[in-house]
Amino acid sequence: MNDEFCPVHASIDLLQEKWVMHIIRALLDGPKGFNAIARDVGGVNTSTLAQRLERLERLGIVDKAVESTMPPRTRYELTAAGNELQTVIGSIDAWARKHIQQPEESTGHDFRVVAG
Amino acid sequence: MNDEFCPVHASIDLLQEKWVMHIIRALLDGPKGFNAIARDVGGVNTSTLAQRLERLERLGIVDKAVESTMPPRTRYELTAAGNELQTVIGSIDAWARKHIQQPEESTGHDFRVVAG
DNA sequence: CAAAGCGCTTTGTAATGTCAAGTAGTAGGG
DNA sequence: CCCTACTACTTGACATTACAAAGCGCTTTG
Repeated sequence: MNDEFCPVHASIDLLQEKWVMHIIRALLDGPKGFNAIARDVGGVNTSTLAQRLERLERLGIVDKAVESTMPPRTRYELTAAGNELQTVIGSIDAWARKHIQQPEESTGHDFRVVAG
Repeated sequence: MNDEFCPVHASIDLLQEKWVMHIIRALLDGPKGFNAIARDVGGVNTSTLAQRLERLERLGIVDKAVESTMPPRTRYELTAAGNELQTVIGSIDAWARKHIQQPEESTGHDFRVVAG
């Protein structure tokens, strides 16, 4: 058995969780409220989003600040460590702009990868 | 509705699918057979892996080459576009080495994020 | 000649995510 | 004053997904 701890494997496990990279991308352009994140991410359920945000907060990637209890106004923002994930999203961004195209006809996919 | 096509959003959707980044990482150090990928990824189910590889092949990220039908010998390797995902895995690697630590005591997490 | 390896596919089940609705409180329009 | 919309979520039912286990044809190794 190989139970060596691999930080790269662990962080891939973290980032490949559904919605996580979308959430981080949304927060990269500044602090946002719960519903603002939901809108930017697009298609995420509130219960799933709440769970992901809680997990990211406990891991020290996002910071949650409750500004006023009533009208509930919460601000989520990236921590220093979270902000450095910019490089990850940045390279995905670069790859995407080079290789991803929208198909004109229905190919069974939402997009296609081109040579570059 | 906002049905504008966003390549970044689309590629995050692709990469956040469970196992996809692990598979790409495994293939970054050279062509591999089905079971070799399964071993490197660790914990993936064969049916799930087969489905992911088929999807990645149709998208043009991996290349599947059947070398002999009987003894089944298949070689999976990254295409040019797939190989450029090296930058994505690379930045995850850099972030991970800086921020991810294994916790000594049980914290309820498999790892923790540190300031850097 | 049996065991172990190859590359998968099939079959049920367990975990996960999604949907819709509901909660508590404020603000604005009719 | 009431109705709607906004804030941030929680709850419970349901659908999708990924899981383990088994199996298949076939070769190489012991």
